[in-house]
Amino acid sequence: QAGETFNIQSPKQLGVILFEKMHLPYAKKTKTGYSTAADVLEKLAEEAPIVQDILSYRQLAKLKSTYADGLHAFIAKDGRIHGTFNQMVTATGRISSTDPNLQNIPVRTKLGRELRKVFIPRDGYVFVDADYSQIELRVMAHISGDEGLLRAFREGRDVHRATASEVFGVDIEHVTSQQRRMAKVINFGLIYGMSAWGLRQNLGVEKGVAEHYIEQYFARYPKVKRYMEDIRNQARTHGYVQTAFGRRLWLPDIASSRIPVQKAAERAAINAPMQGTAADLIKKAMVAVQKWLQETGAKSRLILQVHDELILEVPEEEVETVREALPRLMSGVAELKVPLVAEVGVADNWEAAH
DNA sequence: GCGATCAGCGG
DNA sequence: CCCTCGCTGATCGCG
Repeated sequence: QAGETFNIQSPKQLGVILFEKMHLPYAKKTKTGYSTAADVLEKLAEEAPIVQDILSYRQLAKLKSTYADGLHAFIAKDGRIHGTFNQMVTATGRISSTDPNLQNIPVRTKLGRELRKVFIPRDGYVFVDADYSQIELRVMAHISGDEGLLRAFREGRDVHRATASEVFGVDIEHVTSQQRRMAKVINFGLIYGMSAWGLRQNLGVEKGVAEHYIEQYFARYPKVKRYMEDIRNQARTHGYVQTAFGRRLWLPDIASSRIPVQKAAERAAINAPMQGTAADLIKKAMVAVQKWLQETGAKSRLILQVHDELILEVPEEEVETVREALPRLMSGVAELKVPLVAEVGVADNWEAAH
Protein backbone atom coordinates (compact mmCIF):
# COMPACT_ATOMS: atom_id res chain seq x y z
CA GLN A 1 0.00 0.00 0.00
CA ALA A 2 2.95 2.30 0.50
CA GLY A 3 4.29 1.50 -2.97
CA GLU A 4 7.69 0.57 -1.59
CA THR A 5 9.41 -1.61 0.99
CA PHE A 6 10.06 -0.15 4.43
CA ASN A 7 10.47 -1.29 8.02
CA ILE A 8 7.03 -0.98 9.60
CA GLN A 9 8.67 -1.18 13.05
CA SER A 10 10.71 1.95 12.50
CA PRO A 11 8.80 5.12 13.49
CA LYS A 12 11.34 7.14 11.50
CA GLN A 13 10.76 5.24 8.24
CA LEU A 14 7.01 5.09 8.84
CA GLY A 15 6.88 8.86 9.33
CA VAL A 16 8.57 9.43 5.96
CA ILE A 17 6.09 7.10 4.23
CA LEU A 18 2.95 8.55 5.83
CA PHE A 19 3.75 12.23 5.99
CA GLU A 20 6.19 12.83 3.12
CA LYS A 21 5.35 10.22 0.48
CA MET A 22 1.59 9.90 1.14
CA HIS A 23 1.24 13.52 2.31
CA LEU A 24 -1.06 12.68 5.21
CA PRO A 25 -1.57 15.64 7.56
CA TYR A 26 0.68 15.35 10.62
CA ALA A 27 -0.80 16.36 13.95
CA LYS A 28 2.19 16.16 16.24
CA LYS A 29 5.96 16.10 16.11
CA THR A 30 8.49 14.53 18.43
CA LYS A 31 11.96 15.88 19.23
CA THR A 32 13.39 14.20 16.15
CA GLY A 33 10.53 13.98 13.64
CA TYR A 34 6.91 13.08 13.07
CA SER A 35 4.93 11.37 15.82
CA THR A 36 3.41 8.07 14.75
CA ALA A 37 1.88 7.33 18.16
CA ALA A 38 -1.43 5.45 18.31
CA ASP A 39 -3.55 8.51 19.19
CA VAL A 40 -2.16 10.30 16.12
CA LEU A 41 -2.67 7.34 13.77
CA GLU A 42 -6.24 6.76 14.98
CA LYS A 43 -7.24 10.16 13.62
CA LEU A 44 -5.76 9.23 10.22
CA ALA A 45 -7.31 5.77 9.94
CA GLU A 46 -10.15 7.01 7.72
CA GLU A 47 -7.83 8.84 5.34
CA ALA A 48 -5.74 5.81 4.39
CA PRO A 49 -6.39 2.11 4.94
CA ILE A 50 -2.69 1.44 5.57
CA VAL A 51 -2.95 3.30 8.90
CA GLN A 52 -5.44 0.83 10.39
CA ASP A 53 -3.20 -2.03 9.25
CA ILE A 54 -0.24 -0.39 11.00
CA LEU A 55 -2.24 -0.03 14.22
CA SER A 56 -3.26 -3.68 14.03
CA TYR A 57 0.32 -4.73 13.35
CA ARG A 58 1.57 -2.69 16.31
CA GLN A 59 -0.94 -4.34 18.67
CA LEU A 60 0.01 -7.85 17.55
CA ALA A 61 3.76 -7.10 17.53
CA LYS A 62 3.58 -5.71 21.09
CA LEU A 63 1.74 -8.75 22.39
CA LYS A 64 4.10 -11.16 20.61
CA SER A 65 7.46 -9.55 21.41
CA THR A 66 6.94 -8.24 24.94
CA TYR A 67 4.51 -10.82 26.24
CA ALA A 68 4.31 -14.07 24.24
CA ASP A 69 8.03 -14.36 23.37
CA GLY A 70 9.17 -12.10 26.20
CA LEU A 71 7.52 -14.06 28.99
CA HIS A 72 8.42 -17.40 27.39
CA ALA A 73 12.11 -16.54 27.77
CA PHE A 74 11.66 -16.26 31.56
CA ILE A 75 10.09 -19.66 32.16
CA ALA A 76 12.42 -21.48 34.58
CA LYS A 77 13.16 -25.22 34.77
CA ASP A 78 10.33 -25.64 37.26
CA GLY A 79 7.88 -24.30 34.65
CA ARG A 80 7.34 -21.07 36.57
CA ILE A 81 8.34 -17.43 36.09
CA HIS A 82 10.25 -15.99 39.06
CA GLY A 83 10.26 -12.21 38.71
CA THR A 84 12.13 -9.63 40.77
CA PHE A 85 10.36 -7.06 42.93
CA ASN A 86 12.08 -3.82 43.86
CA GLN A 87 11.13 -1.84 46.95
CA MET A 88 13.49 1.10 46.40
CA VAL A 89 12.64 2.43 42.95
CA THR A 90 9.43 4.43 42.88
CA ALA A 91 8.88 7.90 44.33
CA THR A 92 5.51 7.01 45.86
CA GLY A 93 6.42 3.78 47.68
CA ARG A 94 4.88 1.36 45.24
CA ILE A 95 6.94 -1.71 44.44
CA SER A 96 8.17 -2.22 40.89
CA SER A 97 8.70 -5.44 38.95
CA THR A 98 11.42 -6.50 36.50
CA ASP A 99 12.75 -9.54 34.60
CA PRO A 100 9.97 -9.77 33.63
CA ASN A 101 7.64 -6.98 34.67
CA LEU A 102 4.67 -8.94 36.02
CA GLN A 103 2.76 -5.78 36.91
CA ASN A 104 1.90 -4.77 33.34
CA ILE A 105 0.45 -7.97 31.87
CA PRO A 106 -2.33 -6.99 29.40
CA VAL A 107 -5.93 -6.90 30.63
CA ARG A 108 -7.74 -4.08 28.84
CA THR A 109 -8.28 -5.70 25.43
CA LYS A 110 -9.84 -9.06 24.65
CA LEU A 111 -6.79 -10.36 22.78
CA GLY A 112 -4.40 -9.05 25.43
CA ARG A 113 -6.38 -10.76 28.19
CA GLU A 114 -5.78 -14.10 26.44
CA LEU A 115 -2.19 -13.89 27.70
CA ARG A 116 -3.36 -14.02 31.31
CA LYS A 117 -4.74 -17.49 30.69
CA VAL A 118 -1.19 -18.87 30.48
CA PHE A 119 -0.67 -18.12 34.17
CA ILE A 120 -1.99 -21.21 35.91
CA PRO A 121 -1.53 -22.71 39.39
CA ARG A 122 0.22 -26.02 40.09
CA ASP A 123 -1.83 -29.26 40.05
CA GLY A 124 -4.45 -29.40 42.76
CA TYR A 125 -4.28 -25.66 43.37
CA VAL A 126 -6.31 -22.63 42.21
CA PHE A 127 -5.72 -18.88 42.20
CA VAL A 128 -7.51 -16.72 44.74
CA ASP A 129 -7.25 -13.12 43.54
CA ALA A 130 -8.47 -10.06 45.46
CA ASP A 131 -8.23 -6.42 44.48
CA TYR A 132 -9.04 -3.25 46.38
CA SER A 133 -11.99 -1.38 44.88
CA GLN A 134 -11.08 2.24 43.96
CA ILE A 135 -8.39 2.37 46.63
CA GLU A 136 -6.75 5.68 45.62
CA LEU A 137 -10.08 7.48 45.39
CA ARG A 138 -11.07 6.14 48.82
CA VAL A 139 -7.76 7.43 50.16
CA MET A 140 -8.47 10.79 48.53
CA ALA A 141 -11.87 10.88 50.24
CA HIS A 142 -10.18 10.00 53.54
CA ILE A 143 -7.34 12.53 53.31
CA SER A 144 -9.41 15.41 51.95
CA GLY A 145 -12.44 14.70 54.14
CA ASP A 146 -14.69 15.85 51.29
CA GLU A 147 -18.31 15.19 52.32
CA GLY A 148 -19.58 14.44 48.80
CA LEU A 149 -16.86 11.88 48.14
CA LEU A 150 -17.18 10.33 51.63
CA ARG A 151 -20.94 9.97 51.16
CA ALA A 152 -20.53 8.34 47.73
CA PHE A 153 -18.29 5.63 49.21
CA ARG A 154 -20.27 5.17 52.42
CA GLU A 155 -23.44 4.65 50.37
CA GLY A 156 -21.63 2.13 48.18
CA ARG A 157 -22.13 4.17 45.01
CA ASP A 158 -20.46 3.71 41.62
CA VAL A 159 -18.03 6.59 42.18
CA HIS A 160 -17.39 7.34 38.49
CA ARG A 161 -21.14 7.58 37.93
CA ALA A 162 -21.49 9.83 40.99
CA THR A 163 -18.67 12.05 39.70
CA ALA A 164 -20.30 12.26 36.25
CA SER A 165 -23.59 13.25 37.87
CA GLU A 166 -21.86 16.09 39.76
CA VAL A 167 -19.56 17.32 36.98
CA PHE A 168 -22.17 17.23 34.20
CA GLY A 169 -25.08 18.29 36.40
CA VAL A 170 -27.43 15.39 35.61
CA ASP A 171 -29.38 12.99 37.83
CA ILE A 172 -27.47 9.84 38.68
CA GLU A 173 -29.86 7.62 36.68
CA HIS A 174 -29.49 9.85 33.60
CA VAL A 175 -25.69 9.60 33.40
CA THR A 176 -24.73 8.31 29.94
CA SER A 177 -21.98 5.76 29.39
CA GLN A 178 -20.02 8.52 27.62
CA GLN A 179 -20.31 10.80 30.66
CA ARG A 180 -19.27 8.00 33.00
CA ARG A 181 -16.26 7.24 30.81
CA MET A 182 -15.17 10.88 30.92
CA ALA A 183 -15.68 11.09 34.70
CA LYS A 184 -13.46 8.02 35.04
CA VAL A 185 -10.69 9.76 33.06
CA ILE A 186 -11.07 12.82 35.32
CA ASN A 187 -10.84 10.68 38.46
CA PHE A 188 -7.76 8.84 37.20
CA GLY A 189 -6.27 12.16 36.14
CA LEU A 190 -6.58 13.43 39.70
CA ILE A 191 -5.04 10.26 41.13
CA TYR A 192 -2.10 10.26 38.75
CA GLY A 193 -1.46 13.98 39.16
CA MET A 194 -2.32 14.76 35.58
CA SER A 195 -2.40 18.42 34.47
CA ALA A 196 -5.29 20.09 32.64
CA TRP A 197 -3.14 19.76 29.53
CA GLY A 198 -2.79 16.02 30.07
CA LEU A 199 -6.50 15.65 30.77
CA ARG A 200 -7.30 17.46 27.53
CA GLN A 201 -5.00 15.11 25.60
CA ASN A 202 -6.60 12.13 27.25
CA LEU A 203 -10.21 13.16 26.70
CA GLY A 204 -9.60 14.59 23.23
CA VAL A 205 -11.78 17.62 23.98
CA GLU A 206 -11.53 21.24 22.85
CA LYS A 207 -9.34 23.80 24.56
CA GLY A 208 -11.02 25.13 27.68
CA VAL A 209 -13.40 22.19 28.02
CA ALA A 210 -10.99 20.19 30.20
CA GLU A 211 -10.43 23.27 32.37
CA HIS A 212 -14.21 23.64 32.70
CA TYR A 213 -14.59 20.03 33.85
CA ILE A 214 -11.88 20.50 36.46
CA GLU A 215 -13.58 23.72 37.62
CA GLN A 216 -16.91 21.88 37.93
CA TYR A 217 -15.22 19.04 39.79
CA PHE A 218 -13.69 21.37 42.36
CA ALA A 219 -17.00 23.23 42.78
CA ARG A 220 -18.73 19.95 43.64
CA TYR A 221 -15.90 18.47 45.72
CA PRO A 222 -14.55 21.63 47.43
CA LYS A 223 -12.45 19.84 50.03
CA VAL A 224 -10.55 18.01 47.31
CA LYS A 225 -9.57 21.43 45.97
CA ARG A 226 -8.70 22.54 49.50
CA TYR A 227 -6.56 19.44 50.01
CA MET A 228 -4.58 20.14 46.84
CA GLU A 229 -3.90 23.71 47.92
CA ASP A 230 -2.95 22.67 51.46
CA ILE A 231 -0.63 19.88 50.37
CA ARG A 232 1.16 22.25 47.95
CA ASN A 233 1.73 24.68 50.83
CA GLN A 234 2.89 21.92 53.15
CA ALA A 235 5.41 20.80 50.53
CA ARG A 236 6.73 24.36 50.19
CA THR A 237 6.91 24.91 53.95
CA HIS A 238 8.49 21.62 55.00
CA GLY A 239 10.04 20.28 51.79
CA TYR A 240 8.16 16.99 52.08
CA VAL A 241 4.68 15.45 52.02
CA GLN A 242 3.59 12.30 53.80
CA THR A 243 1.22 9.36 53.55
CA ALA A 244 -1.59 8.73 56.05
CA PHE A 245 0.91 6.57 57.97
CA GLY A 246 3.60 9.26 58.05
CA ARG A 247 5.99 7.94 55.42
CA ARG A 248 7.63 10.92 53.77
CA LEU A 249 8.42 11.91 50.20
CA TRP A 250 11.03 14.66 50.04
CA LEU A 251 10.50 17.23 47.29
CA PRO A 252 13.62 19.41 46.89
CA ASP A 253 12.37 20.54 43.45
CA ILE A 254 9.35 22.27 45.00
CA ALA A 255 11.52 25.42 45.36
CA SER A 256 13.11 25.17 41.90
CA SER A 257 13.48 28.39 39.94
CA ARG A 258 12.62 26.42 36.79
CA ILE A 259 8.83 26.56 36.66
CA PRO A 260 8.25 23.23 34.82
CA VAL A 261 10.45 21.45 37.37
CA GLN A 262 8.55 23.12 40.20
CA LYS A 263 5.18 22.19 38.64
CA ALA A 264 6.27 18.56 38.34
CA ALA A 265 7.17 18.57 42.05
CA GLU A 266 3.74 20.07 42.85
CA ARG A 267 1.99 17.26 40.95
CA ALA A 268 4.09 14.73 42.86
CA ALA A 269 3.16 16.48 46.12
CA ILE A 270 -0.54 16.11 45.34
CA ASN A 271 -0.30 12.57 44.02
CA ALA A 272 2.18 10.92 46.40
CA PRO A 273 0.05 10.95 49.58
CA MET A 274 -2.78 9.18 47.72
CA GLN A 275 -0.73 6.66 45.75
CA GLY A 276 1.69 6.29 48.65
CA THR A 277 -1.02 5.62 51.22
CA ALA A 278 -2.51 3.01 48.89
CA ALA A 279 0.97 1.45 48.61
CA ASP A 280 1.27 1.44 52.43
CA LEU A 281 -2.14 -0.21 52.75
CA ILE A 282 -1.42 -3.10 50.39
CA LYS A 283 2.00 -3.66 52.01
CA LYS A 284 0.26 -3.89 55.37
CA ALA A 285 -2.15 -6.34 53.77
CA MET A 286 0.75 -8.46 52.45
CA VAL A 287 2.25 -8.61 55.95
CA ALA A 288 -1.14 -9.51 57.45
CA VAL A 289 -1.71 -12.23 54.85
CA GLN A 290 1.74 -13.74 55.37
CA LYS A 291 1.28 -13.68 59.16
CA TRP A 292 -2.12 -15.35 58.81
CA LEU A 293 -0.70 -18.04 56.49
CA GLN A 294 2.05 -18.83 59.00
CA GLU A 295 -0.21 -18.84 62.05
CA THR A 296 -2.76 -21.12 60.42
CA GLY A 297 -0.09 -23.35 58.87
CA ALA A 298 -1.72 -22.98 55.47
CA LYS A 299 -0.14 -24.37 52.32
CA SER A 300 -1.38 -21.35 50.34
CA ARG A 301 1.27 -18.89 49.14
CA LEU A 302 1.22 -15.23 48.17
CA ILE A 303 2.68 -15.20 44.65
CA LEU A 304 2.02 -11.75 43.17
CA GLN A 305 1.14 -8.12 43.99
CA VAL A 306 -0.06 -5.69 41.31
CA HIS A 307 -0.46 -2.38 43.19
CA ASP A 308 -4.06 -2.95 44.35
CA GLU A 309 -4.29 -6.70 43.81
CA LEU A 310 -2.98 -9.80 45.63
CA ILE A 311 -2.84 -13.24 44.06
CA LEU A 312 -2.47 -16.43 46.08
CA GLU A 313 -1.88 -20.00 44.94
CA VAL A 314 -4.25 -22.05 47.07
CA PRO A 315 -4.73 -25.85 47.45
CA GLU A 316 -8.32 -26.96 46.78
CA GLU A 317 -8.94 -27.80 50.44
CA GLU A 318 -8.08 -24.25 51.54
CA VAL A 319 -10.16 -22.39 48.93
CA GLU A 320 -13.13 -21.56 51.14
CA THR A 321 -10.93 -20.42 54.04
CA VAL A 322 -8.75 -18.17 51.86
CA ARG A 323 -11.69 -16.81 49.87
CA GLU A 324 -13.12 -15.57 53.16
CA ALA A 325 -9.89 -14.48 54.86
CA LEU A 326 -8.11 -12.64 52.02
CA PRO A 327 -10.63 -9.82 51.43
CA ARG A 328 -11.25 -9.61 55.20
CA LEU A 329 -7.54 -9.13 55.92
CA MET A 330 -7.19 -6.57 53.11
CA SER A 331 -10.20 -4.58 54.33
CA GLY A 332 -9.04 -4.72 57.93
CA VAL A 333 -5.53 -3.26 57.65
CA ALA A 334 -6.69 0.25 58.55
CA GLU A 335 -9.75 2.13 59.72
CA LEU A 336 -10.27 4.98 57.26
CA LYS A 337 -13.21 7.41 57.04
CA VAL A 338 -14.59 5.20 54.26
CA PRO A 339 -14.80 1.41 54.12
CA LEU A 340 -11.97 -0.46 52.37
CA VAL A 341 -13.55 -2.95 49.98
CA ALA A 342 -11.73 -5.88 48.36
CA GLU A 343 -13.33 -8.00 45.64
CA VAL A 344 -12.30 -11.64 45.44
CA GLY A 345 -12.24 -14.16 42.58
CA VAL A 346 -11.33 -17.85 42.36
CA ALA A 347 -10.28 -19.68 39.18
CA ASP A 348 -7.69 -21.97 37.60
CA ASN A 349 -6.08 -19.15 35.61
CA TRP A 350 -5.24 -15.50 36.22
CA GLU A 351 -7.60 -14.14 33.55
CA ALA A 352 -10.64 -15.82 35.06
CA ALA A 353 -9.68 -15.12 38.69
CA HIS A 354 -9.30 -11.36 38.13
C1' DG B 1 27.60 -3.53 22.98
C1' DC B 2 25.53 0.76 24.63
C1' DG B 3 22.54 4.69 25.14
C1' DA B 4 18.96 7.64 23.19
C1' DT B 5 14.48 7.66 21.19
C1' DC B 6 9.89 6.13 20.29
C1' DA B 7 6.05 3.36 21.30
C1' DG B 8 2.78 0.86 24.34
C1' DC B 9 1.50 -2.07 28.55
C1' DG B 10 -0.53 -1.67 33.53
C1' DG B 11 -2.29 0.68 37.93
C1' DC C 1 5.56 23.60 30.48
C1' DC C 2 6.13 18.79 25.08
C1' DC C 3 3.27 17.59 31.23
C1' DT C 4 2.18 10.35 35.35
C1' DC C 5 5.51 6.53 36.29
C1' DG C 6 8.05 2.25 35.70
C1' DC C 7 8.97 -1.21 32.56
C1' DT C 8 10.26 -3.57 28.01
C1' DG C 9 11.18 -4.11 22.96
C1' DA C 10 12.69 -2.31 18.38
C1' DT C 11 15.39 0.90 15.86
C1' DC C 12 19.32 3.71 15.07
C1' DG C 13 23.68 6.03 15.60
C1' DC C 14 27.94 5.61 17.87
C1' DG C 15 32.37 3.50 19.26
